[in-house]
Amino acid sequence: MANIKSVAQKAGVNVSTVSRYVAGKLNVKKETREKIDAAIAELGYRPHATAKALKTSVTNCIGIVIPTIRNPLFADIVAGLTQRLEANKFTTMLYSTENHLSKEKEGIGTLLAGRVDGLVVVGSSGKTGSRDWLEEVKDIIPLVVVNRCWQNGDFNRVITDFTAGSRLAADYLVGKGYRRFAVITGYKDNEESQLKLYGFEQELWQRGIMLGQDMVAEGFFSYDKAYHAARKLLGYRPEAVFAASDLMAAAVLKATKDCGLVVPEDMAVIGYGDSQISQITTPALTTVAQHAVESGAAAANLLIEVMKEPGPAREVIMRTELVVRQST
Amino acid sequence: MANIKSVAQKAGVNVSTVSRYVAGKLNVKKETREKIDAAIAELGYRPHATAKALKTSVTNCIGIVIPTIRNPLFADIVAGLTQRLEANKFTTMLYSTENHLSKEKEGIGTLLAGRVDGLVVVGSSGKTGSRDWLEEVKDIIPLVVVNRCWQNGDFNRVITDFTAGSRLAADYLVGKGYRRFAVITGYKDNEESQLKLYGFEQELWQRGIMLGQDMVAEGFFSYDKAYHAARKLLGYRPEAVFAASDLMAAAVLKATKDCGLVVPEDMAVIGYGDSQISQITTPALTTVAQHAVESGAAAANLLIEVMKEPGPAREVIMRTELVVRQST
DNA sequence: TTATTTTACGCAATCGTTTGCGTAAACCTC
DNA sequence: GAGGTTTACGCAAACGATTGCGTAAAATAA
Repeated sequence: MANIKSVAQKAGVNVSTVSRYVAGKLNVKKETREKIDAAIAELGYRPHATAKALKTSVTNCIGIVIPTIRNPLFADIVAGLTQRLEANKFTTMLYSTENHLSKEKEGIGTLLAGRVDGLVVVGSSGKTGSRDWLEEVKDIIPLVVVNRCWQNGDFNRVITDFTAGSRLAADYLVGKGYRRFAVITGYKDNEESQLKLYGFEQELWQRGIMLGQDMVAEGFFSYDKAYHAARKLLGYRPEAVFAASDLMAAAVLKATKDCGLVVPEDMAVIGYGDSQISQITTPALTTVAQHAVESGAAAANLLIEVMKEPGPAREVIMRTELVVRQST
Repeated sequence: MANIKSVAQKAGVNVSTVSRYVAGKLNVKKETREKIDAAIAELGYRPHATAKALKTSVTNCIGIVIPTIRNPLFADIVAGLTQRLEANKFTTMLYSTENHLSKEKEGIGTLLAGRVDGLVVVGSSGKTGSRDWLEEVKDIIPLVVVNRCWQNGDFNRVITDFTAGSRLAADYLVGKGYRRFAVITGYKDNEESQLKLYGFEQELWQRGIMLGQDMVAEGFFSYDKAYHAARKLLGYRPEAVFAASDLMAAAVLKATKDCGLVVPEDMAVIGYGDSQISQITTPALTTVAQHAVESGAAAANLLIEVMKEPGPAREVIMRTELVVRQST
């Protein structure tokens, strides 16, 4: 491949002149510019980003770590991120942990090592998980976390107010007169799942309604698993089922149908995410909208801001909204 | 950040020794190893990937260009790619064109420039589009294209046999006794869409059935657009509708219902992709399965192979299958 | 003990850029 | 036309690694 030296040679000038010219610095006269342009064209020269990164220690590259791209909500977050990032001349390095928390450390490790200028880690951790590790990371490189809601970690973050979203759902259902609820959560020890459950229970509690132990089941954010959970829960005859994702809500719909019940007449179902899925089901799902694309965009903006001028940790909270359709 | 020099200094050895040791080369005695380990731990040294890349000209990084990550099929392809690539110690740079073909050149341009060791471009082009440009790219860097099916370009590629998939659909429908068909394509000038349409028409043709001009409409791979297209097409009273994606097929289902028809009794609907969507709709969609995750994995394997030993362009074809559910 | 091989490690060039410093040439000003 | 600015560009030192070559020291052989 042609390098800056070869074009300098061909143009009969010094490499520094070529460098300055391609960097858009002024002070190079027309005649020289033309010679350089000609040389560049002839050799098919393109500046070597890696070399540039080494010298300037800016890579124009941002690392993204996600649990999996196959979950539409994460895909949406990534979409929001890449849109904003690309618009700001950053490229993105994607690392997917495939839902293995253990791979997160590995992924972040490879991304560090001077490969990226900043990092965004999306998705909640299990238990207390990699808390300490991330504490360390944020001292090495600008970091923003998305939907990872430590009680007291001091991170730049954009978080969706999952709890508030669940309360909207509960509030709405109670208002409609339902009293006997069931919930399908994601993973029992997953932060996001817990927050969603917590908000729902909390709102019910304030309305003086108890949610029985038996009325909560894990659906693992999977259609099939949620279907089985739903079959079990339906045995307890809930009046309404709250699922922690639209996909799982769709499974509830299916289970309900297979039990010979009809939604919303016999039972209400409510999902979470307002993903495409929620429009597609019959009946279309009432759901808690969580603005995933915007979350990604917000994270990108926050990171860019933080890289420009570091400072105390900043936080942006994404609102949730209730989208009422036909399943309630 | 600590660099190799500082650890060499602290350990009291030469940088070359540190370099060799961390690279796993032998011939460094125990005593020295311990000193180096101590220095590394104390300084928190991690090798600088960019510098290494510059010297060795291998980045351990692969570029991926996709139209959009929000389409589940592309997300699946990316998932397959990253899984295989990460397993082979590559990181991935993702560039999303947001369906703007014009951004493709830009994206590939940034990825080139010594940033990646190889490139995979997924998604079909418009018209003849960026053909010449990619011709050029493949001389610069190992390249594999996914689902971009030139008539005669000499590329490494993994392609899904869309035409065959459509023929399966047509064959099946004709076998069931349907004779009057409508089709919702993606984009009129999009390769993938054209192939899907072509296969369907071809099979019908062989069976002596004509597909009227009016019976084909663009759905732009969008739920809403496809819904409108479907409303129009239903006016012509087709016996079966073939949609070029599951999402659009779901829209057809909705349109059908809104017209007071019931699937499959009054009309059959068939989708494409076998994405999660196809299980979720009521009735569940009969669809052409296209193994997107496996396509991604195959592309990764192919690229790795090509990088190891270049040679004449290789090609892998992904089969399609008919998955029969309740919509036909 | 001496000669020979092997092991362990230092020296310095290199990858492709950027950039501070230095200086001829060109341009003004009077 | 001498003095002072500005403009255009060359020189060389970095950035943080890798690696071929060279050589003391250690190990082995004679």
